Amino acid sequence: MPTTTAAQRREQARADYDAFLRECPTNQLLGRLSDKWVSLVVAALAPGPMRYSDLGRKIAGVSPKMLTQTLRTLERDGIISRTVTPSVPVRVDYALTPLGTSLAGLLTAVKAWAETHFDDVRAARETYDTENPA
Amino acid sequence: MPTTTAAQRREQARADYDAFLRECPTNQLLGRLSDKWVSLVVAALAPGPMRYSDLGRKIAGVSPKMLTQTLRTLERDGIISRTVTPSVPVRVDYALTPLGTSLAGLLTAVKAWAETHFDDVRAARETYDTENPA
DNA sequence: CTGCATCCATAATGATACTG
DNA sequence: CAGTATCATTATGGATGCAG
Repeated sequence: MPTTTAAQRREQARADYDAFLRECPTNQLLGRLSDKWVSLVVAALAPGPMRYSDLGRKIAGVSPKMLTQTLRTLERDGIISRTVTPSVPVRVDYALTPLGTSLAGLLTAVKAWAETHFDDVRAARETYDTENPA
Repeated sequence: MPTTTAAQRREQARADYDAFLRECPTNQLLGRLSDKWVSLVVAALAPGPMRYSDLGRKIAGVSPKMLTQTLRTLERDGIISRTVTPSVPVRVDYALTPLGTSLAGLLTAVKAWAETHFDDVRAARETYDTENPA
């Protein structure tokens, strides 16, 4: 007879993956996903694969450094794939993996929310600032 | 006769709200939402209102400073409401607004994704690190 | 209890120039 | 084209002490 009941093991498993807990790795993963560039890159790749320079153009304002850094971590996390075509000049394509595709829907939804509800937020800010003068 | 055509105005309106564009305010809003504490606070409030100290306990690892800062920003943006009960000691409850509720579903989905797919990500990292030694 | 103000160390980010 | 290297700047976040 086990020293832990099934209920206890289930409780433990949930605790292990509760992102509210600080030490939990999923907390860190959530931190990764909570990145503006991550959202934009994943959203940009959602319609289909893209080249490095195309991403740089589509995501206006991203520096080469941040773009590379974001792409590297996403690749390492198995969310995107990187394909090098050794032509001249060299060509590199990035695409969502199946794992990345499962995430893309969620992040594009957040991005779409920001675009849709921006007016509401702006109105709320004006009201707040009026009621709470500096 | 207007100096801009309807098509031009439509194009302009879309450009104004395309979060891929850097100067676009929605880009900044997306940056706001792409915050670990924002995700956790909104997710924590999704089931129902909570007091300040309860939030601090539920979201392990958050300092009073960051908690207050996050709550203020969310309040200003119309995503949560703040209710003060002038008892002794004072009691402050935070709750999602309708706007916040519409966002909560999306952010909790991302949080749930992190918890669900963490094992996949971890496996991907091990593979990547094996194939790309330092 | 619920915060706000301040200081401070560190990490993240951005601009820029350069290379295979 | 697809990055890398460097440097300056900013943002983040924790610790602490105090106040309504």
